[in-house]
Parts: sequence; C-alpha cells; structure tokens
Amino acid sequence: MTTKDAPRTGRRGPYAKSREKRKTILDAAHAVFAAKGYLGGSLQDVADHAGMSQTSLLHHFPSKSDLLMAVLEWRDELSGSANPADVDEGLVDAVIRTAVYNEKIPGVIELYTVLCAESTTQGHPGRGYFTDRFERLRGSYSRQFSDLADRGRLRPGVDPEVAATSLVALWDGLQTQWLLAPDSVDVVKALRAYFDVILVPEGS
Amino acid sequence: MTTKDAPRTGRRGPYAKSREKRKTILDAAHAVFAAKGYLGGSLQDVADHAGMSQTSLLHHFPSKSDLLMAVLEWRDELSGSANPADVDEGLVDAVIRTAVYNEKIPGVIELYTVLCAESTTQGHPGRGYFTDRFERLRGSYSRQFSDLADRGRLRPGVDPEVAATSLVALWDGLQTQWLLAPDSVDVVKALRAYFDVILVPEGS
DNA sequence: GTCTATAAAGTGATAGAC
DNA sequence: GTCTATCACTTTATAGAC
Repeated sequence: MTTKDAPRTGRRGPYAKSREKRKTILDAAHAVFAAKGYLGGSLQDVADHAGMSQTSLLHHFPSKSDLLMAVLEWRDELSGSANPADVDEGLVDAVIRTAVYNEKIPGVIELYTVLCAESTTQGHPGRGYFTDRFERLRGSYSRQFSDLADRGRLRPGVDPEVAATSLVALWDGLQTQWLLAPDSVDVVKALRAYFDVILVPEGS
Repeated sequence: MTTKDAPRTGRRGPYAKSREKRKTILDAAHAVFAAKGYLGGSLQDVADHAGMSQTSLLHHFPSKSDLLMAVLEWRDELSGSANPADVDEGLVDAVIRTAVYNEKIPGVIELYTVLCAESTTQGHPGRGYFTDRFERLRGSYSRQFSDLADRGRLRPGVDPEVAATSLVALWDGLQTQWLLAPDSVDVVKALRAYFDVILVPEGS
C-alpha cells in the first residue's frame, strides 16, 4: 500500500473524500491511457473523464508521469485482490485462470499492451516499470518450470529459462493480436496448446 | 512499387532529385517513429533529421498520417529486397534467417514493435496496416504448417492455425522483451526451441 | 521546392481567488 | 480542494514570397 489509513482525527478521517476522488481519477486515467496511450492521452482527457478541471487533477497528482506510475501501481494492487491465486495452485492453472479472467477486462489488457510497447521509446516514464515487470516474470516462471522439470513434468530438452521467456512473450503477443482481431485469436486456446506441447502428462 | 519510373522528358527525369529527397525523408521518419513512436514523434523532429524545414516536409507528404503510411509501405519494399527468401526455402529456415537478420537492424524492430502496439489505440492511422499484416501472416504460416502436417513433420495434436497465431505472437513478444532487455533475451534461441517442440525431426 | 511567417489549436504546468 | 486565468511551449497545417 502507498497510503496508510486516514489518521483518527475525524469519524472517517478528513481524507476519506480525497481518497475516493483519487480513485475516480485513477479510474479515468486508466481508461484514457488504455484507449489512447500515455503520449496520445492528455490530462484534459483524464480530467473530463473524472468530471473535474485539469488543474484540479494536477492538485492530486503533481505531474502526468506521476499519474501514469500511480495508475500502473494501482492496477497491480487491484488485480492482486480481484483475481487471487490459490495457495497451492500450479503454474498452468494460474496462467489459464488469469487468461480466462483477462477476457473479461479488455481495458486492462489494452492498457498494458499499449503502454508496454510505448515504454520502449526514448525517455518514457513507464520504461523502468515494464523492465522490472518482465525481469520478475521471467524469474518467477523460470523457477516454476524448474520445479516442474524436477518432478519430470517438463518435456525433455525444454530449457526452463527459455520456456519462461517464451511463455511471457507468447502471452503478450497473443493479447496484441486479440486486441486487433478478437474474433480470429483465442488467447486461452493457444496458451493451453503451448503447455500441452512443452509439458509431459501427469504421472507418466 | 507505388511510383513508376520517371517519365522520359529529361535525361534522368525531372523527379530524380525529388525521389531522392523523398527517400531521405522516409529514412528520417523511420528513425523518429522508431525512437519515439508516431504519437511521440513530431513532424519537426522528422524535418530536423532530414535537414529541412517542417513546411518543406509537408510539401512532399500532405499530412503526418500519410507520412506514416509511406514509411510502413516503404519498409515492406526494402525488407523484401534486402532479405530475399530462397525459392524452395522452408518455413523454419525462413523464420530463423529473418530473425537472425533482424538482430542487425534493431531500428526496424523498434519501429514495428512501437507502432504495432500504438496502432491498437483509438483512431490510429496505422491500425488497418497492422490488422491486415497479422491476418496475412496467420494465413501464410497456417498454410505452411498444414503442408508440414501433410508430410508428417508436424507433431501430432498440433493445430496448424493455432501454431501460426502462436508463432507470430511468440516472435513479436520476444522482440518486445529483447528491446527492453537485449542481454537477457535471445529471440533466435527461443524461436528454435518452439520449432523443436512442435515439429517432428525429418524422416521419422 | 524551399523557405519565413503565421494560424489555430492543444499541451503540461503554475498562480492565485474563493 | 476546486476553480478561472494564464503562461510558455509545441503541435499540425496553411499562405505566400522567392
């Protein structure tokens, strides 16, 4: 969490309304950045969406890039609680469950797809966020594929690190194609097919 | 080709210089759009790169979106001649050869990665280009995987259409990660691994 | 075909009244 | 905490001299 509970100076604290407004703004910024990207979306767009003036918006977030970072962090918090992982869930189940869930929130996919590629450009404020995210994901998947290999579930010859990088790449690439042609691309189906081909059926 | 040879009114035609300038501009626009995206790069940036004023630039291309489309089409022409396919080359060899070649031209990868994701946004002039491109690629790869399946080279259970979509997705996703972390991601290695896992070794 | 000048609109951000 | 007004700047695009 970035903000602690409101101090106990009032019934619900003097900041209860402020936090609510903050949420409204983040919601608006999420929609705008998803639809037009960070470079293509303006603070005025966000302010209009949030039902306030552009200057009021900047009272809550000191700059446009601060707003972007807040949106990205807020999304991580939200998705963690809206789509919680089972404690003993395996890699495959977690990926498929999330991919199925993602189909219900295309706006979030749009945000990540657009901002991720945009962040590869010169001086983009989101670059660090996505570099870290990819490194973290590759590490996590790599460990889980190694565990699967230890239990003889990974197909012989498959490198856990390459599989981790490929899984992330495949997933992202599928989502991009899905955004451009939702009727021609089945993200979940393709991910299942990838797992089918790099894993060995349980107990064999 | 979009333009025919210059009419024979002069030795080299009155448009020889104009065509050269056009190439200079396309080159500059390519660099700028690759580094900053279409939304992030300005006509002034392109003009500076091309060594001319922004108004002169607009004399050659009527609008910014026209310039974008010209860059994309020009790139297709160039890459077709710079990296020609063998007539009897198989799918695998062609993909690996191109992936190896691509490592030498990171600017082109940057252009496609950034513009592709950017094109999923509202009203982006490049959207049609990328939608068509993906549809064409999926169709082409799908047919080639089907041919491989007919010759018993595709692993049983692998769907040619799913494999086609996945190959395109994997390739694009790998390139995105490669742009953000070139030392941690090996595009060619991961593509080879994917072919290894969906294909059956020759003659078996 | 190139330029200067300029239009007309939009940008992120700041100052200060209320 | 919200607003109006405004700054300083950049954007795409046009007009017209040379």
